[in-house]
Amino acid sequence: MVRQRIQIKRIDNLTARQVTFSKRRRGLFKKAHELSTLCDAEIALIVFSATGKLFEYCSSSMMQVIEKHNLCSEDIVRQDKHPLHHLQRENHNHAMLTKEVMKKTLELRHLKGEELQELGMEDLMKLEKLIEAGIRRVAKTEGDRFVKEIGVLKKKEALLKEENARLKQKVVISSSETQTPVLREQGYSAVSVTNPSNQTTSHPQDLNSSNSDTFLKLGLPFPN
Amino acid sequence: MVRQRIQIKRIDNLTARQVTFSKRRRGLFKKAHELSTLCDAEIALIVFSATGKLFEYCSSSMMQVIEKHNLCSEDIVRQDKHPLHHLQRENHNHAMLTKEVMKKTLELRHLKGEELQELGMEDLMKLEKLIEAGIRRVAKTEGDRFVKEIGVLKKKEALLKEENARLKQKVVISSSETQTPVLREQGYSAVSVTNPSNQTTSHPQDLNSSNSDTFLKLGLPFPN
DNA sequence: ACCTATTTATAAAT
DNA sequence: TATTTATAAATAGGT
Repeated sequence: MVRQRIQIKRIDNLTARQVTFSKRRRGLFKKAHELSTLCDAEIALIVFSATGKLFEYCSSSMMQVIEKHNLCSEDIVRQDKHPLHHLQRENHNHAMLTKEVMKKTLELRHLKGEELQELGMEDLMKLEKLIEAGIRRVAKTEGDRFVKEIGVLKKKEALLKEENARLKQKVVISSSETQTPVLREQGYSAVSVTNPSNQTTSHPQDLNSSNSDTFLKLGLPFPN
Repeated sequence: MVRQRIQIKRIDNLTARQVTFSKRRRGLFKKAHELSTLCDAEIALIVFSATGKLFEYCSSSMMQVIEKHNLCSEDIVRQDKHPLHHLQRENHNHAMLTKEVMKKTLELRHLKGEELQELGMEDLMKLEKLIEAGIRRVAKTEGDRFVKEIGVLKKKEALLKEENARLKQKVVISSSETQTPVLREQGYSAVSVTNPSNQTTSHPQDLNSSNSDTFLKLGLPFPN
């Protein structure tokens, strides 16, 4: 449709197919949304990529629309009338589920480094890349969370230091006013008022013990 | 979008709205079909007009796609509450399988570094260790296979060299024995006797093509 | 339903 | 994946 008209048939080149899938999927979802908005239509759109990944759009609730569809659809009625079809469908469903479980089980084992003997070199290398991408994301998530945690802690530190400074000043003033050392100091209550959020809320000792450990692992193997 | 750009908001004029609905609905279905064809995707599209009329498109079987969607959809919980769906999946076995699929799906996503926000630090770190163990095993398997491959190649090389040397000697001897060029040379049968294991047993051309390929990807020096 | 000026979508390259 | 660009396709408004 551009630069060169294309035929509507399966794109052979994997990369081109994936790129086109991305672009056209977005386009399709946009158009679905526009139609629903412009014309007050209720739309459900379910897309499974060739690799089995689910993408969905719904103008309202997917469940609601599917229910409504089931009600309106005629071949469901027929099936309900014919117990044989119903049975067949159940069977098919069951088979699908079983297959799904087996597939996912094997994939999990592969990701965990098991049952590798059945894979060829190509598959092994793909798997390695997949796992690497996974661990990179996990590490990034961990890192992000630490950065956030550190930010919070620093902010708290700043607040406490400020508070401290103020208190010291108070102490100086009060000790210059009177020789009696500060004992039942009102300043303390001021602290808990100005800093109501308890700094131990997020169990800093847990975080600390795990922090050093994780930081060691984080930056080194996989740069962003 | 033509003659004059329009805003994406409900069209007030009834006639215009119906006309637009017709046109855009056709366009949407066409695009859905094109996407499914071009990219090998499985697509279900359900459209209810404002007046409640059903239009649907599906690249395969609507039921099948909806079932598959139910499997992948995360809020199965809500669906279980609904009587219609409940009817469809009353089987215990079914429920168990479904749960299994969901569990494994989530675990897979975690291993691939998705849906991490729902995990605590503890979980993240466990996950990281799990993935690391996985990649270590994968890398080891790859390595072992290379070592083995290299061993095989070296052995072959040695055999061939030996063979070569023997042949050269033969050529020298036979040419010193007689001026007539070797034609019905018994030496050849001697060769096959000394080297009964045929060197083409394991299809060397296959091995070679896959080897160089893999060596390139690993960034290792070329074999030989 | 058809026409067509114009906007959108998008294939290919980067 | 994102951006760019030349071009094909979709479509708003009119008839």
